[in-house]
Amino acid sequence: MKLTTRSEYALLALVYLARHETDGYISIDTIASAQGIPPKFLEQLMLALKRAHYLRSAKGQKGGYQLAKRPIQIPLADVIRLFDGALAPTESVSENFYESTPIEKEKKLTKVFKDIRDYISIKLEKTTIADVLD
Amino acid sequence: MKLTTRSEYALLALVYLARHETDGYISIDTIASAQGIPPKFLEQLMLALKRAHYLRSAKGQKGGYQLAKRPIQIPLADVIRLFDGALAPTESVSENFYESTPIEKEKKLTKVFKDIRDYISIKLEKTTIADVLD
DNA sequence: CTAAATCCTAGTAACCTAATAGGTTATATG
DNA sequence: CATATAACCTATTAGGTTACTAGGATTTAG
Repeated sequence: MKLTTRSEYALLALVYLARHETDGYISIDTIASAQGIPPKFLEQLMLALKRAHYLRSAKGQKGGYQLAKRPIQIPLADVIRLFDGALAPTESVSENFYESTPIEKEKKLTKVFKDIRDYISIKLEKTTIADVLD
Repeated sequence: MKLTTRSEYALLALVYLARHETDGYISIDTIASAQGIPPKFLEQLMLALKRAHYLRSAKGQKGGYQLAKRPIQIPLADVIRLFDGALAPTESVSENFYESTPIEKEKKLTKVFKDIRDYISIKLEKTTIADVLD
Protein backbone atom coordinates (compact mmCIF):
# COMPACT_ATOMS: atom_id res chain seq x y z
CA MET A 1 0.00 0.00 0.00
CA LYS A 2 1.15 3.46 -0.92
CA LEU A 3 -1.10 6.30 0.12
CA THR A 4 -1.62 8.72 -2.76
CA THR A 5 -2.59 12.37 -2.52
CA ARG A 6 -6.01 11.26 -3.73
CA SER A 7 -6.64 9.10 -0.67
CA GLU A 8 -5.20 11.69 1.67
CA TYR A 9 -7.45 14.44 0.32
CA ALA A 10 -10.48 12.14 0.43
CA LEU A 11 -9.80 11.38 4.09
CA LEU A 12 -9.41 15.07 4.90
CA ALA A 13 -12.70 15.84 3.18
CA LEU A 14 -14.51 13.09 5.07
CA VAL A 15 -13.09 14.28 8.37
CA TYR A 16 -14.30 17.78 7.59
CA LEU A 17 -17.78 16.56 6.72
CA ALA A 18 -17.89 14.44 9.87
CA ARG A 19 -17.09 17.52 11.96
CA HIS A 20 -19.95 19.34 10.23
CA GLU A 21 -22.39 16.45 10.20
CA THR A 22 -25.33 18.57 11.31
CA ASP A 23 -24.64 21.57 9.07
CA GLY A 24 -26.58 20.38 6.01
CA TYR A 25 -25.00 20.36 2.60
CA ILE A 26 -21.50 21.75 2.29
CA SER A 27 -19.96 22.84 -1.02
CA ILE A 28 -16.77 21.58 -2.55
CA ASP A 29 -15.27 25.05 -2.42
CA THR A 30 -15.90 25.28 1.32
CA ILE A 31 -14.26 21.92 1.98
CA ALA A 32 -11.44 22.61 -0.45
CA SER A 33 -10.46 25.89 1.11
CA ALA A 34 -10.85 24.61 4.67
CA GLN A 35 -8.61 21.61 4.02
CA GLY A 36 -6.28 23.06 1.41
CA ILE A 37 -7.30 20.89 -1.51
CA PRO A 38 -7.41 21.96 -5.19
CA PRO A 39 -11.19 22.26 -5.72
CA LYS A 40 -11.46 20.72 -9.17
CA PHE A 41 -9.39 17.80 -7.99
CA LEU A 42 -11.55 17.38 -4.92
CA GLU A 43 -14.61 17.39 -7.15
CA GLN A 44 -13.54 14.12 -8.74
CA LEU A 45 -12.90 12.54 -5.37
CA MET A 46 -16.28 13.62 -4.02
CA LEU A 47 -17.98 12.17 -7.04
CA ALA A 48 -16.26 8.84 -6.47
CA LEU A 49 -17.20 8.88 -2.78
CA LYS A 50 -20.77 9.65 -3.74
CA ARG A 51 -20.92 6.80 -6.26
CA ALA A 52 -19.57 4.51 -3.56
CA HIS A 53 -22.40 5.66 -1.29
CA TYR A 54 -20.36 7.40 1.37
CA LEU A 55 -21.79 10.78 0.43
CA ARG A 56 -25.11 12.33 -0.53
CA SER A 57 -25.29 15.44 -2.67
CA ALA A 58 -27.62 18.24 -3.68
CA LYS A 59 -27.25 20.41 -6.73
CA GLY A 60 -27.88 24.11 -7.11
CA GLN A 61 -27.77 26.91 -4.58
CA LYS A 62 -27.59 25.64 -0.99
CA GLY A 63 -26.38 22.41 -2.50
CA GLY A 64 -23.21 20.49 -1.69
CA TYR A 65 -22.28 17.25 -0.03
CA GLN A 66 -22.95 15.56 3.28
CA LEU A 67 -22.11 12.17 4.74
CA ALA A 68 -24.48 9.38 3.72
CA LYS A 69 -23.25 7.25 6.66
CA ARG A 70 -22.26 7.93 10.22
CA PRO A 71 -18.53 8.53 10.65
CA ILE A 72 -18.28 5.31 12.65
CA GLN A 73 -19.51 3.37 9.65
CA ILE A 74 -16.67 4.55 7.42
CA PRO A 75 -13.46 2.56 7.96
CA LEU A 76 -10.28 4.14 6.61
CA ALA A 77 -9.71 0.88 4.74
CA ASP A 78 -12.71 1.50 2.49
CA VAL A 79 -11.56 4.95 1.48
CA ILE A 80 -8.02 3.85 0.70
CA ARG A 81 -9.16 0.81 -1.27
CA LEU A 82 -11.45 3.03 -3.31
CA PHE A 83 -8.69 5.37 -4.39
CA ASP A 84 -5.48 3.37 -4.13
CA GLY A 85 -6.49 -0.25 -4.47
CA ALA A 86 -4.80 -2.94 -2.40
CA LEU A 87 -3.84 -2.30 1.22
CA ALA A 88 -1.27 -5.08 0.95
CA PRO A 89 2.38 -4.16 0.26
CA THR A 90 2.31 -6.20 -2.96
CA GLU A 91 -0.62 -7.54 -4.95
CA SER A 92 0.28 -11.20 -4.61
CA VAL A 93 -0.59 -11.05 -0.90
CA SER A 94 -3.75 -9.01 -1.40
CA GLU A 95 -7.14 -10.57 -0.71
CA ASN A 96 -9.17 -8.06 -2.69
CA PHE A 97 -6.78 -7.18 -5.50
CA TYR A 98 -4.80 -10.39 -6.02
CA GLU A 99 -2.35 -10.57 -8.91
CA SER A 100 0.70 -12.76 -9.31
CA THR A 101 4.10 -11.20 -8.48
CA PRO A 102 7.70 -12.53 -8.40
CA ILE A 103 8.01 -13.14 -4.64
CA GLU A 104 5.29 -15.77 -4.74
CA LYS A 105 7.86 -18.46 -5.47
CA GLU A 106 9.43 -17.87 -2.06
CA LYS A 107 6.97 -19.01 0.58
CA LYS A 108 8.68 -17.55 3.62
CA LEU A 109 9.11 -14.20 1.95
CA THR A 110 5.43 -14.24 1.03
CA LYS A 111 4.56 -14.99 4.66
CA VAL A 112 6.37 -11.89 5.89
CA PHE A 113 4.36 -9.67 3.58
CA LYS A 114 1.12 -11.42 4.46
CA ASP A 115 1.78 -10.59 8.11
CA ILE A 116 2.20 -6.96 7.13
CA ARG A 117 -0.97 -7.05 5.05
CA ASP A 118 -2.86 -8.49 8.03
CA TYR A 119 -1.68 -5.77 10.38
CA ILE A 120 -2.53 -3.00 7.93
CA SER A 121 -5.92 -4.31 6.99
CA ILE A 122 -7.04 -5.06 10.53
CA LYS A 123 -5.86 -1.65 11.68
CA LEU A 124 -7.54 0.23 8.85
CA GLU A 125 -10.75 -1.80 9.02
CA LYS A 126 -11.22 -1.10 12.68
CA THR A 127 -10.27 2.57 12.50
CA THR A 128 -13.12 4.74 11.22
CA ILE A 129 -13.56 8.41 10.42
CA ALA A 130 -15.14 8.77 13.87
CA ASP A 131 -11.86 7.66 15.46
CA VAL A 132 -9.79 10.37 13.82
CA LEU A 133 -11.83 13.41 14.83
CA ASP A 134 -10.00 15.29 17.60
CA MET B 1 5.32 1.30 1.06
CA LYS B 2 4.56 -0.35 -2.22
CA LEU B 3 6.81 -3.24 -3.18
CA THR B 4 7.99 -2.88 -6.77
CA THR B 5 9.15 -5.64 -9.10
CA ARG B 6 12.63 -4.23 -8.56
CA SER B 7 12.60 -5.00 -4.83
CA GLU B 8 10.98 -8.35 -5.35
CA TYR B 9 13.60 -9.45 -7.87
CA ALA B 10 16.39 -8.17 -5.64
CA LEU B 11 15.08 -10.22 -2.73
CA LEU B 12 14.80 -13.31 -4.91
CA ALA B 13 18.37 -12.85 -6.09
CA LEU B 14 19.68 -12.44 -2.54
CA VAL B 15 17.81 -15.53 -1.40
CA TYR B 16 19.35 -17.48 -4.26
CA LEU B 17 22.85 -16.25 -3.40
CA ALA B 18 22.29 -17.05 0.28
CA ARG B 19 21.38 -20.63 -0.65
CA HIS B 20 24.60 -20.87 -2.66
CA GLU B 21 26.83 -19.00 -0.21
CA THR B 22 29.68 -21.47 -0.53
CA ASP B 23 29.58 -21.89 -4.31
CA GLY B 24 31.88 -19.00 -5.21
CA TYR B 25 30.90 -16.44 -7.79
CA ILE B 26 27.59 -16.94 -9.56
CA SER B 27 26.68 -15.23 -12.83
CA ILE B 28 23.69 -13.01 -13.45
CA ASP B 29 22.43 -15.42 -16.11
CA THR B 30 22.46 -18.29 -13.64
CA ILE B 31 20.50 -16.34 -11.03
CA ALA B 32 18.16 -14.86 -13.62
CA SER B 33 17.18 -18.18 -15.10
CA ALA B 34 16.89 -19.88 -11.71
CA GLN B 35 14.61 -17.16 -10.34
CA GLY B 36 12.83 -16.14 -13.56
CA ILE B 37 14.18 -12.60 -13.78
CA PRO B 38 14.96 -10.70 -17.03
CA PRO B 39 18.77 -10.81 -17.00
CA LYS B 40 19.51 -7.27 -18.18
CA PHE B 41 17.10 -5.93 -15.59
CA LEU B 42 18.68 -8.03 -12.87
CA GLU B 43 22.07 -6.67 -13.91
CA GLN B 44 21.06 -3.18 -12.78
CA LEU B 45 19.77 -4.46 -9.48
CA MET B 46 22.93 -6.42 -8.79
CA LEU B 47 25.02 -3.36 -9.52
CA ALA B 48 22.99 -1.35 -7.01
CA LEU B 49 23.31 -4.10 -4.40
CA LYS B 50 27.03 -4.21 -5.02
CA ARG B 51 27.40 -0.43 -4.66
CA ALA B 52 25.48 -0.68 -1.39
CA HIS B 53 28.00 -3.32 -0.24
CA TYR B 54 25.66 -6.28 0.00
CA LEU B 55 27.43 -8.04 -2.85
CA ARG B 56 30.96 -8.68 -4.08
CA SER B 57 31.69 -9.28 -7.75
CA ALA B 58 34.34 -10.65 -10.07
CA LYS B 59 34.62 -9.90 -13.76
CA GLY B 60 35.59 -12.18 -16.58
CA GLN B 61 35.27 -15.92 -16.94
CA LYS B 62 34.43 -17.65 -13.63
CA GLY B 63 33.19 -14.26 -12.49
CA GLY B 64 29.84 -13.33 -11.07
CA TYR B 65 28.42 -12.23 -7.74
CA GLN B 66 28.43 -13.48 -4.18
CA LEU B 67 27.16 -12.11 -0.89
CA ALA B 68 29.47 -9.62 0.82
CA LYS B 69 27.63 -10.17 4.14
CA ARG B 70 26.11 -13.10 5.91
CA PRO B 71 22.40 -13.57 5.15
CA ILE B 72 21.61 -12.77 8.80
CA GLN B 73 23.20 -9.35 8.36
CA ILE B 74 20.84 -8.37 5.53
CA PRO B 75 17.46 -7.14 6.82
CA LEU B 76 14.67 -7.04 4.25
CA ALA B 77 14.18 -3.39 5.23
CA ASP B 78 17.55 -2.42 3.75
CA VAL B 79 16.81 -4.01 0.40
CA ILE B 80 13.39 -2.43 0.09
CA ARG B 81 14.62 1.01 1.13
CA LEU B 82 17.36 0.75 -1.47
CA PHE B 83 14.98 0.11 -4.34
CA ASP B 84 11.63 1.54 -3.25
CA GLY B 85 12.44 4.22 -0.70
CA ALA B 86 10.24 4.73 2.34
CA LEU B 87 8.75 1.75 4.19
CA ALA B 88 6.05 4.05 5.57
CA PRO B 89 2.66 4.16 3.85
CA THR B 90 3.10 7.87 3.15
CA GLU B 91 6.21 10.05 3.26
CA SER B 92 5.00 12.38 5.98
CA VAL B 93 5.28 9.55 8.51
CA SER B 94 8.62 8.28 7.20
CA GLU B 95 11.72 8.63 9.36
CA ASN B 96 14.22 8.17 6.56
CA PHE B 97 12.39 9.77 3.65
CA TYR B 98 10.30 12.49 5.27
CA GLU B 99 8.33 14.86 3.06
CA SER B 100 5.25 16.88 3.84
CA THR B 101 1.87 15.44 2.71
CA PRO B 102 -1.77 16.53 3.13
CA ILE B 103 -2.75 14.29 6.07
CA GLU B 104 -0.24 15.99 8.34
CA LYS B 105 -2.84 18.56 9.35
CA GLU B 106 -4.89 15.81 10.99
CA LYS B 107 -2.97 14.56 13.98
CA LYS B 108 -5.05 11.47 14.71
CA LEU B 109 -4.95 10.38 11.10
CA THR B 110 -1.19 10.81 11.11
CA LYS B 111 -0.97 8.68 14.26
CA VAL B 112 -2.74 5.76 12.56
CA PHE B 113 -0.21 5.75 9.74
CA LYS B 114 2.70 6.10 12.12
CA ASP B 115 1.52 2.95 13.88
CA ILE B 116 1.52 1.17 10.54
CA ARG B 117 4.96 2.51 9.72
CA ASP B 118 6.25 1.22 13.07
CA TYR B 119 4.89 -2.26 12.52
CA ILE B 120 6.32 -2.48 9.01
CA SER B 121 9.73 -1.14 9.87
CA ILE B 122 10.18 -3.24 12.99
CA LYS B 123 9.09 -6.35 11.13
CA LEU B 124 11.33 -5.73 8.13
CA GLU B 125 14.32 -4.67 10.24
CA LYS B 126 14.22 -7.85 12.28
CA THR B 127 13.57 -10.17 9.36
CA THR B 128 16.74 -10.97 7.41
CA ILE B 129 17.55 -12.96 4.31
CA ALA B 130 18.55 -15.79 6.63
CA ASP B 131 14.99 -15.95 7.97
CA VAL B 132 13.41 -16.49 4.59
CA LEU B 133 15.47 -19.47 3.41
CA ASP B 134 13.36 -22.63 3.65
C1' DC C 1 43.25 -14.28 -28.62
C1' DT C 2 38.68 -15.04 -27.34
C1' DA C 3 34.83 -16.10 -24.81
C1' DA C 4 32.53 -14.94 -20.72
C1' DA C 5 31.48 -12.06 -17.50
C1' DT C 6 30.72 -7.48 -15.05
C1' DC C 7 30.32 -2.43 -15.65
C1' DC C 8 27.80 1.58 -17.12
C1' DT C 9 24.73 4.81 -19.49
C1' DA C 10 21.05 5.77 -22.40
C1' DG C 11 16.75 5.01 -24.24
C1' DT C 12 11.79 3.70 -24.32
C1' DA C 13 6.90 2.16 -24.16
C1' DA C 14 3.42 1.98 -21.07
C1' DC C 15 1.31 3.51 -17.22
C1' DC C 16 0.17 6.52 -13.23
C1' DT C 17 -0.41 10.83 -10.68
C1' DA C 18 -2.09 15.16 -9.82
C1' DA C 19 -3.98 18.02 -11.56
C1' DT C 20 -6.76 21.55 -15.07
C1' DA C 21 -10.48 22.74 -18.52
C1' DG C 22 -14.81 23.28 -19.93
C1' DG C 23 -19.23 22.14 -20.81
C1' DT C 24 -24.04 20.20 -18.93
C1' DT C 25 -27.63 19.86 -15.61
C1' DA C 26 -30.27 21.04 -11.52
C1' DT C 27 -32.09 24.27 -8.04
C1' DA C 28 -32.74 28.05 -4.67
C1' DT C 29 -33.66 32.81 -4.53
C1' DG C 30 -34.56 37.57 -5.82
C1' DC D 1 -38.43 33.92 -14.87
C1' DA D 2 -33.49 35.07 -14.77
C1' DT D 3 -29.48 34.35 -12.56
C1' DA D 4 -26.18 32.67 -9.63
C1' DT D 5 -24.56 28.64 -7.59
C1' DA D 6 -23.44 24.19 -7.28
C1' DA D 7 -22.97 19.37 -8.61
C1' DC D 8 -22.15 16.29 -12.67
C1' DC D 9 -19.16 14.43 -16.19
C1' DT D 10 -15.47 13.65 -19.56
C1' DA D 11 -11.31 14.84 -21.69
C1' DT D 12 -6.75 16.42 -21.59
C1' DT D 13 -2.12 17.10 -19.98
C1' DA D 14 2.59 17.68 -17.84
C1' DG D 15 5.57 15.22 -15.48
C1' DG D 16 7.16 11.29 -13.26
C1' DT D 17 7.85 6.27 -12.52
C1' DT D 18 8.25 1.45 -13.83
C1' DA D 19 10.01 -2.27 -16.11
C1' DC D 20 12.43 -3.10 -19.21
C1' DT D 21 16.00 -3.35 -23.58
C1' DA D 22 20.36 -1.98 -26.16
C1' DG D 23 24.83 -1.64 -26.73
C1' DG D 24 29.29 -0.53 -25.86
C1' DA D 25 33.56 -0.64 -22.49
C1' DT D 26 36.26 -3.25 -19.39
C1' DT D 27 38.23 -7.22 -17.15
C1' DT D 28 39.90 -11.94 -16.78
C1' DA D 29 40.33 -17.23 -17.28
C1' DG D 30 41.86 -20.48 -20.30
